[in-house]
This record gives sequence, structure tokens and C-alpha cells, in this order.
Amino acid sequence: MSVEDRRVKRLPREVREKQILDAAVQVFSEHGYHNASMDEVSEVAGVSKPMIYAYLGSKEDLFAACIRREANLLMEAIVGGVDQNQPADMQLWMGLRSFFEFVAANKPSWRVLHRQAISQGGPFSEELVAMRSRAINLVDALLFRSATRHGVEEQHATKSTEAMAAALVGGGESMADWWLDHPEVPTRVVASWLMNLVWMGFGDLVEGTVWQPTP
Amino acid sequence: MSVEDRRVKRLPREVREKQILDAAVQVFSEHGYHNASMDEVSEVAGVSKPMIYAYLGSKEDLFAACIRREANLLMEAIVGGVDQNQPADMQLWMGLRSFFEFVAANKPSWRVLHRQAISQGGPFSEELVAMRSRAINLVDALLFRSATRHGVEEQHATKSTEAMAAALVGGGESMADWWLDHPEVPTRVVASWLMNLVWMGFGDLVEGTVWQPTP
Amino acid sequence: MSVEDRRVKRLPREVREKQILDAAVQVFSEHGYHNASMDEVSEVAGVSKPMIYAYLGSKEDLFAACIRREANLLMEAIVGGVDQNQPADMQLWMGLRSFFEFVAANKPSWRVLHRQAISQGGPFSEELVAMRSRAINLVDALLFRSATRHGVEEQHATKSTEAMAAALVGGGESMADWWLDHPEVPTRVVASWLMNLVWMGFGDLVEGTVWQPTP
Amino acid sequence: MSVEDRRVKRLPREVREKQILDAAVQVFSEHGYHNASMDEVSEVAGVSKPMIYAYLGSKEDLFAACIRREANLLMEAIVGGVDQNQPADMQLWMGLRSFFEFVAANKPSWRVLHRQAISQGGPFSEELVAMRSRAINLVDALLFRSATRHGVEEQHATKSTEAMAAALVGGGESMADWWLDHPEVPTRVVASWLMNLVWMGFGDLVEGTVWQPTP
DNA sequence: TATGAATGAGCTTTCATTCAT
DNA sequence: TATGAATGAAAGCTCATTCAT
Repeated sequence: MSVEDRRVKRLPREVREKQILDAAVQVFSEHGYHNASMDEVSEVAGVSKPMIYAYLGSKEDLFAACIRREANLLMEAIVGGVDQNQPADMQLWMGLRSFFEFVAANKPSWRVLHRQAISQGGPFSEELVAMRSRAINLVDALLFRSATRHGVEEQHATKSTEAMAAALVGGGESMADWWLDHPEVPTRVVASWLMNLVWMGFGDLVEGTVWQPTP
Repeated sequence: MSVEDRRVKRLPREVREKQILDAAVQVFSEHGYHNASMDEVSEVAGVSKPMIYAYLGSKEDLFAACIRREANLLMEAIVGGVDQNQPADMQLWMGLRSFFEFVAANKPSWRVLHRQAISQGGPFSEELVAMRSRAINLVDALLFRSATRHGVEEQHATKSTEAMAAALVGGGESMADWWLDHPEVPTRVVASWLMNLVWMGFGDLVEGTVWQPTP
Repeated sequence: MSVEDRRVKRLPREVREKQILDAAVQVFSEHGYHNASMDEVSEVAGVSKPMIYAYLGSKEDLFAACIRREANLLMEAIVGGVDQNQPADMQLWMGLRSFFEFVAANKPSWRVLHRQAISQGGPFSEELVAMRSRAINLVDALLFRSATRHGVEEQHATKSTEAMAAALVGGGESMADWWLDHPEVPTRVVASWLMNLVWMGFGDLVEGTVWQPTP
Repeated sequence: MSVEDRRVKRLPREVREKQILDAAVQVFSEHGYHNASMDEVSEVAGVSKPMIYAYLGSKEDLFAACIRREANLLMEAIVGGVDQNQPADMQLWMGLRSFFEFVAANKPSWRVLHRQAISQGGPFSEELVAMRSRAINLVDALLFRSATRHGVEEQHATKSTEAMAAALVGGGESMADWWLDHPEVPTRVVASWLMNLVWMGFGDLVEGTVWQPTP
């Protein structure tokens, strides 16, 4: 019996669950949530449909499980890449690098997270919005701490840093998307562009150098 | 036949098409592309399904038509809000303001464009990517002109400004989304945050003030 | 085009609904609720499944509609066969005859009502129990009126006549079932057996002739 | 291994079979034949599914085994409650009492027998009809003996007593059902109602007091 | 032009049943 | 003996799409 046997039998539950989730991420990332069929997932996973339902539940459940797993992996990658003892700018920089590296190494995961999850209402957005919030909060904390440390009033800082964090996260997502079509650019470079854009602009703002429309 | 009849007959094609597209945008924005049914579109439009197929083609065609129309409206709003004779920063500023105002005034359109269109593969991404490209190019042109004018080498500027433009557009989209949940913040303020973030950071970059990781 | 064309096209809704209900009664009576498949119903009806769902709703709804229709037909047959101006015994007699005649003429209806409906919990039992109640009440009213007229105390009569009515209805159902296997016996005769059994025994009871266990 | 282990291993076949049948009766009575799943039976029984198949065969077989067992219990209860040396009326009376007492003491059994078994075609009706026949024959024998003893011609008695026995059994079933919703009425009372209804009416019939429609 | 009537095709989900250990 | 792991097969339901009028 070859080691490569596509259809291995009687595996423990854990292993099968991983197989299924892997297949699901792949299929969802290729066709999108709605166009993906459970048949294809089962085929790719090398597992019959009833097993999927027995282990992971409905299609919705399966998709949610994918999102949860991938979102956790992504956040772990980012947080794991950051040294909390470093200054704020270095933390942001390392976070960005980790983010782009994760995307580069896990394109299907990213597609599921970015494209599919957002567009499906209710049940999933919760999972997704939760992760997005974590990311935004992470960045927001950095910005906020940095801003107040430079003398900006707390009250004034609160909302603007949150919105900027949202913009940064969104900008990162957008750049990651752009990068999918320009893979020849090293992720390091892409990260540095975003870093510069955000950190310098933010620094200026904190120091009172503000752009204002000429009236 | 009373003047009040909801279902008016024998209307010219243009009017019918508008009715249908309006209904489609509404329905797609509420339920998403896949969960939207042609039945509901026809019901909301007050037009029978065969008419929809006769005038706008398949569901895909209909969705594409929605995107095209809304994307054009959005781009027209942005371009129309910008005075090409103004300096680059003012153009960007007015563009941003117009963008956020459009979103505020056309939430369903925005939802269709931002959430639904992105997540559907192939057929639509073309329409959508086209519009996104127009937006990115618009911004890129501003940045590029400004960068080279300040002495940055063209070759070096090309990719970085494009990526930054992508980041700006993505950041704008993300902020627009954030704003949907914080409508009490005036769009003017949101626009100014993004403007500052981008323009100042970009200015520094152009002038050689660059953030670099401490090695 | 032959008049006998199995698949006639573009019929008005009413006609299709009747076709579908007819087919459903037949199929449900043959295979039972659960073993009946919507595919077979659609095949027998000469109508595609989507029409069934469009017109009659889910399988449950369809079954409920069958029961409702057949139950009404049965009750109408019984009530229609009874002359309210006749004395109680004649009313009961005519009701019994009509009942057995209906069963003889509509065996599938009866199977659906008697065998299938009872065994399916909740949703249907309501429809069914409603009809059964009507039947029991009908009989109960006859018995009760007759009993009190003969001097039995109201309070005492209430429960016993209701229970007896239940027994009569159940006995009727049971006899109808028995008759399905002995169709050579005229329904008239079967009806007379039940009539005698019930009416005579009831009459004795009313007159105080009571059987009691010898202690 | 603790004495308290729910799941005891290596039990003799008899015990396992009883466990399984008990569980099956419970589950079938709760959900009905079709809605009951083998999974639930195995869960309730505390026995894995393969064991069920090994011991009792398919779902149909299992159900048939339930019916057989419960039917036998019921018939044993009835027969065991009757003293064959008593006169016919007392035998009938004791039988009725035993019947209602069994129903009161074994509601799940009764539900399986009365509601579930009847509605499932072919395979089970045989088991069920067999028991029903035994009951009808039992009653029929009593009635027939009593009728011929009173001078009714055998030929004439044959069919009518059989049909009446069917009616009595059906009436009993129906009353048992009625009683499930009126448990405050003592079974003794219910039994006496049915006894009077049947015995008195039958007695009249035997003595030539016959109800006849006025022409 | 306009539509009620109609369907092919496909999807998710469930279950009785059986391997392999 | 006993079971966790696994599946073939089918059922209910929906939807985009098109006739026939």
C-alpha cells in the first residue's frame, strides 16, 4: 500500500477535521461561499459528505469554522511576529511585515478571509468583524498611546486614532490585494510603503503639522 | 384604468430599465448577490421576470449592469467634485470629500459596490476592478505628478505611488465602512483624517523623510 | 393533438391545484406520508415539482391540504346525508350509511385520513383531530339530547356520552377498515350492525338497564 | 473500572436485546417509526449501532420485534386477566378492564402499537393484523358462542359477530385514545361504558330486538 | 409589449447500513 | 463481543430561466 494513497481509511477524528478544513478553505477561496458546493469540498478532502456534516456541521458552520481558524492563524502570526518590548513604530513595522508574509504564504486563507467572509451577512460577519476589531484595536492602541504620549488630548485622540486604525487596516487589506496581482514586488517593500505612509503622516499629525484646505 | 395603478403598462424601454436597475440595486444591497432572487427583484420593480430578462439579460448581466451604473455614478460624483485647475492636494481633498458624501447619500449603492461586487469572482471583478483602477489611477496620477515634480526618479516612483494609491483607495473604502457604523461623525471630519494621514506621509516620503527600521 | 394528452400545458392555477391534490392523495394513501416522495407526486400529477411547491407549499403543507380537503369532503358527505328534521336514531342511521358509502367510494381518501394522518404527530393531528372532534361532537349531540330527554341527569350524561361518541366513531373507523378486507358485504349491512350495536345498547343504558359485574 | 459505569460490557445476548427493545419502544413511541433514528435508539439503549444490527437486524426488523413483543405483552395481560370458567359477559368485562389497565400502565407500548404500527404499510401490518385478529377472534368467540346459544343461526351469526367484534376492538382502541387525554377518568369507568354499550346492544340483538330504519 | 405558467438542474442535508479494528 | 469511522443513496426544496399567450 503506497504512502501516497489518496483515500486513507479509519483516521482519527482530529486528522479528518483538519483535512476537511483544509479542503474547505481551498474550495471556498476558489469559488466563493455560495458557488462552492459541499460535494466539491468532500471530493477535495477525500472524505464523504456525511463525515463533513458529522464533524463540522452545516455549510454555514463549516465556513464559520474556516474563518475562525484562518483568522486565528493570521492574528497569531501577526502577534507572534511583534515584540511587545519594542517601541511603537517597531511594533507596527513588525506587525505589517508579518501580515504581508502571512498573506504571501497563505493566499487561499486570505481570499477566504478578505473576499468571502466580508460579503456574507450576519452569521459570519460576526466572526470576521471580531477579528477585524482585534486588528484595529491592536493598531489603535499603538497609535493612541503614541499620540497621548506626544501631548494630544485623550478625548480628541480617541475617535481619530480609531478611524485611522480602521484606515490602516483597510489600507493593508487593499495593498495585500494589490500585491496578489504584483507578486514580483517583495512583501518587505510593500510593507515599507504602507509603514511610511501611515507612520510619517501620523507623526506629522501628532506634532501638529496638519494639512488644511486653503479656503 | 385609474391613475393610481401601481403597475403601469406600456412604458418606454428606458423607464423600465431604470425601474429594474433601481430595484436590483436595492435587492442586491439587502441580500447580497446570491441570496437575492430574481423573483424579488421583479416584485420590487413591479415588472414581470420575462421583462427583466428581455431588457437586462441574465442575473449576472443584471448585476454587472448595476455595478456599472453605480460605479459610474460614484466616479462622476468624485470627478465632478474636483476642480482640475486646483493644486494636487486640493484635488485629492475634494475627491475624498465627494467620495464620502456619495457614500453617505447612496448607502445601498455603496454596499453593492463594496461588499457584493468584490466577493463575486470573475465576471464582475472585471467591472469592478475597472472602476477601482480608474480610482487608483486618478490618485496615482496626482501622487506621481507630485512626486516627480519633487525630484523623485520616475522609475522609482512608478510602483510605489501605484501601491500607495491602492492603499489610499483601500483605506478610503475601509473608512467608509467604519463610518457606516459611526454616522454621527461628519463626513468632512472623516475625510480630513484620511487626507492628513495620506498627504502628510506622502509629503514626507517625497521629501526624503523616511521611516526605517532600526537594525 | 389528442384529447388524452397526459401533459396538458398552461392550465389555470385552480385546475393544477386539483390535479396535484388528487395525485397527492393517491400517493400518500399508497405509500404513507414518509415513504411518499414529492418526486412521485409530481410524476403522478403530471406536473413538475416546482409547481407543487409554488402552489401548495412544502410536503407538510401539501399533506395538510390533502387532509383538509378529504376531511371536508367526508364531513360534507355525512352531514349532507342527514336530514336534521328526522328523529335522532334516523339521523345517526343516515350518518352511518353516508359514512360507509363515502369510504366505499373514496378508498384512498379514507386511507389517508385514517391511517396516515393519525400517525403523524403535531402539525397534522390538529387538522385531523379537528375533524374527528366534529364527528364526535355530532354524535355526542345526538346521544346527549336523547339521553337528557329520557331523564338522565345532564352532569352524569356529559362525560359518558362523549366517551361513547368517541367509541362509536372509533368503532366506525375500525369497521370501515374491516370492510376494506370484506368488500363483498354491502355497506348497508355493515352500517346496520354498528347501528344496532350502538343504538340498542345506548337505549338500554338510557332506560336504566345497565350491565354490572357480578361481584 | 467503576461499578457505576453506564456502559457495561460483555453482557449476555438476552440482556442486550432487552435493553435495545426497551429503548426502541421508547424512541418509536416518541417520534414515530420514520422520525425515529437508529442513532437515537443506540444512544438511549447505551449500545452501539452495529450491535443493534447484529442482534435485531434492520430498522424494520427492530420495529417488528417491538410490535411483536408489546403485542404479546398486551395479549398476555388480557388473557391473563380473564377467567375462562366465568360466563361470557364476565370474561368480556375482565378482558376490557385488563386492556385499559395495560394501556394505563404502558403508554409507550400502546402508542407504538396503536399509532405507529397501523400507519406503516405491508411489513408491519402483518404483525399487527395478527394481533388484532387474535383480539377480534377472542371477542368474536365470546359473542358467537353467546349468540348461537341464544338461537341465532350459525351462518347468520358468523359474519355479523366478526364485524361486531371488529367494532368492539376498534371502539376499545378509540376509547383508549380518548382516555389518554382524559386520564382523570378511572379506567374502570371507561371500561364500564364500553361494556354496557356493547353488551347490552349485543344482547338486544341476540334476543331479536333490532333497530330498523322506518321506511 | 407584457406576463402567468412551467421546468431542468442542482444544492444541502439526513439516514440506514457496514467496514476495519 | 463491541465500536468509532465511514458512506451510498435519496429526499426536500429553490432558483434562474423560458414558453405560450
